[in-house]
Amino acid sequence: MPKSLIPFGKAIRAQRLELGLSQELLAERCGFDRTYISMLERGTRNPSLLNLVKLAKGLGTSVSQLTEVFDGTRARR
Amino acid sequence: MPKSLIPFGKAIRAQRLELGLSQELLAERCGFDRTYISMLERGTRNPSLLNLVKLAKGLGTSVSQLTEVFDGTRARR
DNA sequence: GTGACGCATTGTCCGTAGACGATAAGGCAT
DNA sequence: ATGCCTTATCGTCTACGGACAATGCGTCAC
Repeated sequence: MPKSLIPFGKAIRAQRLELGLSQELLAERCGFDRTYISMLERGTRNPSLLNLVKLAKGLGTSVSQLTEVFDGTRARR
Repeated sequence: MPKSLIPFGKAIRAQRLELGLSQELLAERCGFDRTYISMLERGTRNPSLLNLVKLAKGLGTSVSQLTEVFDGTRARR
């Protein structure tokens, strides 16, 4: 569980709180389980591309904006 | 195997060809198997976020640029 | 012809993504 | 104190991601 996912999770949480949503509400907006959102925000899950799309939609943003956290970040070698 | 992955695969292929790389070369630059690149370009695989990071690195681009294909695209409902 | 490329495609394998249920614990009211 | 809301965390289960070896096909060059 590489820690590169942790700043990503924090970004998700920040976006969610900015919308005033609970994890559960966000989960149903995305079609996810609430525990899955919890894991994403803590960086313990490595989501698939299609789930990133759903997540971005649920957060009212774009995939490329969600993944901005990784730009300039060297991939794990 | 939703077809939303197909334009994404085409974008990968376009990026790879622009660099003059073979699937095999790109694969080893990313630490992937060659068949995996083949599947990605044909849209038959749904890559994880961490693999997107590796892929972007191998293609010399950013994750958010790779995922631009999905921007403005309504997620599957 | 027989090589060497590049790519597609299949099948098998293992690990994990992701759904779901349950439990626990925090805060914040009343 | 008793609720309710939110989150974390655990265990189990199935489905799929991703590695790897193998096969086939087309296209070049020799």
